[in-house]
Amino acid sequence: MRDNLSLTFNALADPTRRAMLAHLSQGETNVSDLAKPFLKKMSLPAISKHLKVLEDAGLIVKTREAQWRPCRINGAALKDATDWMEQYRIFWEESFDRLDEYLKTMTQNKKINIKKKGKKKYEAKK
Amino acid sequence: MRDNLSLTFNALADPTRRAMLAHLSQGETNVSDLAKPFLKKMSLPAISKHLKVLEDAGLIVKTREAQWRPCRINGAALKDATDWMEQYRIFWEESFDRLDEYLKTMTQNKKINIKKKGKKKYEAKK
DNA sequence: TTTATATTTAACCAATTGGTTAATTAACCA
DNA sequence: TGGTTAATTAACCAATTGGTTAAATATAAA
Repeated sequence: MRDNLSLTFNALADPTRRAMLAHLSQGETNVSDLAKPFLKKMSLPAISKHLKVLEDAGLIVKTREAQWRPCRINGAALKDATDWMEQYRIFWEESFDRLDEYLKTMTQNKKINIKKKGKKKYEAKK
Repeated sequence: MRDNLSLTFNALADPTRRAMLAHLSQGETNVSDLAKPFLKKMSLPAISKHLKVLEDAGLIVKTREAQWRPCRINGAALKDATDWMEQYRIFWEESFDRLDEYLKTMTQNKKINIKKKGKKKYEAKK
């Protein structure tokens, strides 16, 4: 799973990491501050690993200030993921009629295609 | 990873599965048709597992037609994921000035907060 | 120099993932 | 019935993930 989009979606596929992003949406914070809500559930090294996943995905940027590591959200990765999803917008918006029309023009109608191509030993009875 | 959002993002975190969704965005198709572009790379059972991940995440719906299993995209799950991302839109849109203003009003300014709360044995020299 | 705080790294482990091949199920046709 | 196509399930395996505890690193304070 090496491509950026996969790294981003994978990073988002964990409630702890999404909660960290939610926390960071309130502004920059350091690691131990981010960790606080989770320390009953998991250790600091576990937190550190989650942050690394977010950082490797480009979802956050970690900087240095004395012994602290302030983190902040990096919007670009989230934008890329959202842009990818936008191409499917028609599947949850618009009317069903329009979706149907869209799918028909997309493929010149698959069923006609199958009938024309032949080599159909089996066909759904229906 | 049991919540819906995690299932959805996890399903999207794989290029094979995203390619399958892209194929399905052209219209309903059965499993072997979906599998065709990947059969040089992996076996049919592998495809079957990927489709199960997509199905469990609610991203696709699989139906029955004779011995075939036509699949189609289910928009709802994608909408939920997109809706979640929308809350971060300000991090990649708008001006930096507006983001800065947003973060300041979000937290009444964290740095002032730290100074007031005290118990600061250590402080970044800066 | 020693001590304290903040964070990461190392080493380890159990569970999950993503693939395999072989067997099985389901539906249809001759 | 027996044969063919479509797809899933079973059993297995190596690599990855997500956690642990203990040790190490970085910076500042006393």
